[in-house]
Amino acid sequence: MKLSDGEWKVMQVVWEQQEVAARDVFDALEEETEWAYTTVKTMLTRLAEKGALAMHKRGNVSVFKPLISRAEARRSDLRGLVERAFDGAFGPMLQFLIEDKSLSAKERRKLQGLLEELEAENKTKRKGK
Amino acid sequence: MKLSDGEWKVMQVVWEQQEVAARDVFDALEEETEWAYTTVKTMLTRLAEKGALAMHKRGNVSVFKPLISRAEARRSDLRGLVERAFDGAFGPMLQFLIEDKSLSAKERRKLQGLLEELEAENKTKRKGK
DNA sequence: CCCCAAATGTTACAATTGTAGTAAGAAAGT
DNA sequence: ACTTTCTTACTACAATTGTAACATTTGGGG
Repeated sequence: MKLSDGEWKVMQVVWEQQEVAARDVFDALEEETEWAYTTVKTMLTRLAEKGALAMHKRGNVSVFKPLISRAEARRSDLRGLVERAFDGAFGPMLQFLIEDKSLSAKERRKLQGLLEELEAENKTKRKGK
Repeated sequence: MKLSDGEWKVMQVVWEQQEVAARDVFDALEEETEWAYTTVKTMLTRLAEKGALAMHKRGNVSVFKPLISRAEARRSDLRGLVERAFDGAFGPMLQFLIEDKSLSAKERRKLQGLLEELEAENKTKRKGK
């Protein structure tokens, strides 16, 4: 499932709220975007056509629910990136992440911390090996 | 600079060879894709219009050279992903990477290895702290 | 019961992307 | 020089995406 930038924005709201009407999404995105209400409506409809959302009527209002999870969407987007930009393997991407100067010190520290946590965790798990 | 899937394929070849004619790209992608020669030509022209490639004539042949580096392209694609799918921060993405079940055992091991390397490296660097 | 604000469904239109055909000019074999 | 083969420049056309207007329906306030 491939989501466009706009679709991601909508989906983020849907995942937050789990069950939304166009109005909810519109409200949630009002700060972030300049979209007209009908624009939101269009995106929702398209997402439903795509199979990313389930749509059903509650009275005359269309209610949408996610059919794909955020994790799935993240996975496939990540896969896409890795495939097109990093020779299809995570290795090169991680290498890049770690080496690249574009990571801020803070981000680098975060990665650092995460890795340390992981280290610790693994040591524990491996204890009785 | 935003590159589409097809554009990435072309750029990968250009980065490999540093200086290419349409024919070179066509040849390089023959296995991977089914593109017609003219399709390659179109992509190259578009990439030049976009400012991703420099084009100049050698005789009647157009020669293309990268104007953006692979690292830059990777960076911005990665940034894009992080922004649309991971709340704009690397942390969540790395977290996801490490936790997600979709990583194969092999990939996980690779990540593991990379992290261990990094650990070692940092210990060395931090020696006299 | 009537009107209005809100929601819907339909339609639109430009930009980007994927994919390529065609015409015309240049190069190269013979 | 003449024909075949490249290469280019130009044009095309469908799908997707961003962005929305418009017409119609309808639930809710009075």
